[in-house]
Amino acid sequence: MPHLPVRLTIGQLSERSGVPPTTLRYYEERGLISSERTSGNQRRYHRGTLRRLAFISAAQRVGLTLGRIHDALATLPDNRTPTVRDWARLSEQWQDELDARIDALHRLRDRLSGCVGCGCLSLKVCGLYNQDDALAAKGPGAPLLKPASEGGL
Amino acid sequence: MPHLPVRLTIGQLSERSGVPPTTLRYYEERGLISSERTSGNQRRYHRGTLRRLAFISAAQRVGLTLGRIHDALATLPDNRTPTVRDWARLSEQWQDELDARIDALHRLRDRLSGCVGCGCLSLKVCGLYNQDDALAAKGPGAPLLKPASEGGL
DNA sequence: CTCAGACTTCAAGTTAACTAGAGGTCAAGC
DNA sequence: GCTTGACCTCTAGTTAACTTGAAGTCTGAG
Repeated sequence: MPHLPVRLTIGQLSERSGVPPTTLRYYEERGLISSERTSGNQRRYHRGTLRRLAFISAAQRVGLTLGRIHDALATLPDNRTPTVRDWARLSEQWQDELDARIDALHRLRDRLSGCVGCGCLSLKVCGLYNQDDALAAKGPGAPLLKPASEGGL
Repeated sequence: MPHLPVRLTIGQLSERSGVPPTTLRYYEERGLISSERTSGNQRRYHRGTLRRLAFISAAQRVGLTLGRIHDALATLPDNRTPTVRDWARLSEQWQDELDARIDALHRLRDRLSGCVGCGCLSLKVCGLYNQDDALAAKGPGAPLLKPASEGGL
């Protein structure tokens, strides 16, 4: 009863990860995951790829791009199970970024609740809109708002 | 010295908000902001539009789509300065979403630091990868990973 | 009144992250 | 040893959020 096959087919990996086969191929093209090939040219994956995929999904959920995720994953070994050390290194890299994102969210949320409650949701007072944007990098332009003596509210 | 013009041109709004004119037109097309027209068909904006834009930028920074932002902004009045009440309503709507996002980020961060430290970064133990995804809605597929008795690490 | 610069619309191009389809090959149960 | 479903590559299409460009109009300082 060998229910722990050494290598997974793309279908099995897809099934277990919830990531469509097309996307798995796409990720491979982007260098986010890797595979070996059978003599018949079919992909076979290490079971550790599941963990990589889980990580990718988690990171995407919080808004990081595949590019950034790729950079992070590049520090992990392709061919062996990452050690605690490997993950720790990755962790350090992202600590600031994640912290900044959490901060931005807190600001948005708190302004919307507490700050609204206190009536200060005004551009000239709230730090929310004038924070500089350590990450995100949504558009190329700077999201710098200079209110210049606002009127009402 | 009338340095508080009642209406802003698209250039002025762009200058002050940091959002390119093309994007401002795009936002208007998407219904995120609105404008009045001069007799010569040029756009003129309420100064309150600055606040709307600031809000849009802030929300985008934390990963919300223009669609969701639109829905939220739709609850604000177009033609008058929003009251504290208006913003409070919007706030309530987003509270859960923002909380969930903050949660997801905390999980990702904490797993990468604390959890890595304790050596438990394993799919079968960590909640990180199996959380259900209340928001994000990145892809259509479900990011549901079912580890099924993992091997190493 | 003129004219440079800011504005207008409309159509098309761009990037990220996929997704779909065509046309062909591989693998495994009977 | 054959057939069926899973797999392969490659090209092209999709959506979100913009950006670029062409061709023409408006505004306001002089």
